[in-house]
Amino acid sequence: MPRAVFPAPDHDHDRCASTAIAYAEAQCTARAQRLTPIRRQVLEALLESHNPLGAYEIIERLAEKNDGRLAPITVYRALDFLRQNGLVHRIESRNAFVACVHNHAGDDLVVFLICERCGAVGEGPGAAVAQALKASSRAAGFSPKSPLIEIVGVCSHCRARL
Amino acid sequence: MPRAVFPAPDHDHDRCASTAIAYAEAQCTARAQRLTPIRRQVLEALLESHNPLGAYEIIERLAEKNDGRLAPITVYRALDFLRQNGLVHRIESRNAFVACVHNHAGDDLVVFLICERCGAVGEGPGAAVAQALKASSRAAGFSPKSPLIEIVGVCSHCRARL
DNA sequence: CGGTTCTTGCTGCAGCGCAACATAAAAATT
DNA sequence: AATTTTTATGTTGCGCTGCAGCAAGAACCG
Repeated sequence: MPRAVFPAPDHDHDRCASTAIAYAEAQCTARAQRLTPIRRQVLEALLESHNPLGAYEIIERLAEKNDGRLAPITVYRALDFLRQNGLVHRIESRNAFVACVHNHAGDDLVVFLICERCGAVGEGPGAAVAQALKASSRAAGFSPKSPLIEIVGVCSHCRARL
Repeated sequence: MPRAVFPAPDHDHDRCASTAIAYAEAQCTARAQRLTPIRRQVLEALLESHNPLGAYEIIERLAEKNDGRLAPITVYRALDFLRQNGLVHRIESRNAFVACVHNHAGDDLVVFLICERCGAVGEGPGAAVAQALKASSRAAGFSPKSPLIEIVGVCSHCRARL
């Protein structure tokens, strides 16, 4: 059974996070990339919730745990690394970042579902949408490369709570 | 015949722009909104091309024509107005704005096609995509509101020029 | 060990975006 | 016409976003 797009409020988030960390370690090892302490901490900060964080929020969170405060560029570099390795996504409409919990395979098109109530971001399946998009853009003579889809709405749990 | 999603490099752009301005005037009149000189100038600046401009680029362009330089907030307010009235779109992945040339109706879903070579932005039809998106997000228990779709690729004219 | 590559630290800066308040201009009301 | 109300613009100021350029340190490899 696929993981729910929006984990329930009472889900076992520790497991969520540790799975993602384990995946990150495996992925980096396989690619001969280094998951350094800083990169790991940035990923962990994002994994504390399913909500996206701005770069400066990440700095803030890490400053609470460590003593020193990281320079913005340091965090951006870690984020670049994590994104290149498919461990973190950027939410363009928010200028924020969210840990990838891999509800999708490889380089599939991902649809980001952003809940306007709780702020959580889910990764929806995009295969069908990708088909329609390709057809539509090809009809305009356009050669698509990297589609970006973000939808604001209300997630299942918040709707149930109305 | 529908206007091409990507106007040819040699198209009659003056006509493009004047049509859009005329539409803006009509739209504002119909809605009892005021297309003030500043708002009009911002729209005109965006209408000089089909490429998106950042807020500070708009300030720059207007400063070349007028004498004084507008404060950022002034431009942002004009942009807010234009967006609310469907005359301008924001390209989230670029933090930039583009004039709407109305290849779409009312509040239809618009797919933004961004050419990575010439930078032009076309507005593709999104009806089919919207269908797939709704189905996909509903399957995740998500109630979608405002989808945002931006695709980077190569437009028809740039591809022909390769 | 020495050289190469990768990572992090440091300084600095330009663009983005808007809050809060003050003023001016237009519209509505009496 | 004068007053009130609404709308638009000006002014000041500031925090966030994102990265360039260079220096120093750490890890890897022959």
